[in-house]
Amino acid sequence: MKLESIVEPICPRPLHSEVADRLRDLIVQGEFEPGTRLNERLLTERFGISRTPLREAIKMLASEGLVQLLPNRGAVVTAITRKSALDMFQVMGVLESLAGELACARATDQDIEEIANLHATMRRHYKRRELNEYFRLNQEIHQRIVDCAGNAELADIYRRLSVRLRRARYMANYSKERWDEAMAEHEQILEALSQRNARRLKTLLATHLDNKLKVIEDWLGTVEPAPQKRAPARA
Amino acid sequence: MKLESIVEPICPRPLHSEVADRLRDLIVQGEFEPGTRLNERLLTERFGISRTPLREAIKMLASEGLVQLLPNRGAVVTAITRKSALDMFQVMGVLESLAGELACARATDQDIEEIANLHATMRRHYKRRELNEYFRLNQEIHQRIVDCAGNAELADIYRRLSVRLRRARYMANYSKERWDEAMAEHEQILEALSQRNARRLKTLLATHLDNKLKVIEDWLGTVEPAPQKRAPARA
DNA sequence: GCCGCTTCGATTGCATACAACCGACTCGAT
DNA sequence: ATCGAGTCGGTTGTATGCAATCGAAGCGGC
Repeated sequence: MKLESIVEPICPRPLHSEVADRLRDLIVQGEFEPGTRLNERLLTERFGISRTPLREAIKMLASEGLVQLLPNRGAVVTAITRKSALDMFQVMGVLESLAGELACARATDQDIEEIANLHATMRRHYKRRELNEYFRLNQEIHQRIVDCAGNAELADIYRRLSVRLRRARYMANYSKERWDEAMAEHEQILEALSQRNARRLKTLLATHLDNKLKVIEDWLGTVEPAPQKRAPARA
Repeated sequence: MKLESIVEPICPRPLHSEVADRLRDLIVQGEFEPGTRLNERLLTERFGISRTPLREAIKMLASEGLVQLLPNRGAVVTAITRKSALDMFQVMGVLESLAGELACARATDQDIEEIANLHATMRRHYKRRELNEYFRLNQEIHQRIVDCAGNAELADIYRRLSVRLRRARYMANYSKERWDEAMAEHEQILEALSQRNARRLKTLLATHLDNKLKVIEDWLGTVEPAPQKRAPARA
């Protein structure tokens, strides 16, 4: 009997960890909009757990910056402002730049091959206009590039920042033109990485990021200036 | 009656937040060495609280990367390896570089004046050889430079990374020569900021950081190669 | 009619109780 | 003597109960 056939984790993960993941997804995917209050009773019923692990999970999300803790009044999903998005992109920029540099120097051929495979899969989804799968692989590729920079701290910080940034990207609408453009950029990024051309990779990553930012800015431009209608905020 | 005279927080902070701070201090200052297991019973007795807020605090520290959660076996203080220190410094480098750039562009004259004051105080402590106070102000100055870059996300990420790095710096011994050198570097850093000379500031910050790294590397060099004696790890 | 105080329901913060799990030890069989 | 199953103390994971707090609605005084 192959050991690999035992796929389901024998040891069930702790509830607080599981719940944190699910809550994180709900927030990142925009199901819980910014400003939404996390009502503990509702959430315990939703997840079928008690308040203890839920509260532990909320504390973790607070440390990740996804929710804000208001003493005696629970937690609310943090807002995404134009300023905060700009700030995050700016940090993202230097992180990706460093990652690109290191990745060119340290990535193994196998690393690059795996990224190329992900890229190929992403291209298929792109051609089929499967936006969600495309997004997921897009994200995965970026993370993999950072991972193979061989700097675990960088990878970790990048991951956390990505999560928060992804919230904005889930909300912003991708135009067809932008999608085509992004795909083209990705082709070039992969090429530069394959050639281990650090300077070019850094430039490409910066451009790519800048274009992402533009998309989000457009979205924020249409949404933010008129926040008169505060979200009713139901959990 | 001046409102500012009400100094003590009217609303007592939640226990989990208070405990998180105290635990963080204990870890950063090296009282809990890497590998130390956090025994919940002992800690609840020590702090005089129940396990609920303690566990919430531990989850927060885990999200900050100060402790590692082992399912069903609690939390242990994360190790500091040569590699992880190097990695953190590398990230620190690009963050400070960005911060320096932005700070030169955005800092108000008042910001700079306040930093200059902190610097003057630090110099006094330096002259009196008051290492702890010097360290505290040193840290504060760096954080203030980053803060006045006007990028809240950057400031936050920088702060978290600083906390983890400070652990290493608490352990490494400062030689008198290095201290003199560091103080001189700080004089130059302040000067560059005052002149809003971004390029120079970035260079100086990079050099300063690099020298810090060297100190830690020396310490790690003496400690790490022979980790045969695993810490007994009492909480 | 408007403002402030009081009361009440709902919610969070904390403490405690119970269950599941881990690791070490004992003890017996080979 | 060594290995393995079984047991037990201690620890962590989860659920629940109680106290403190908040916000809003109700109420009386001006």
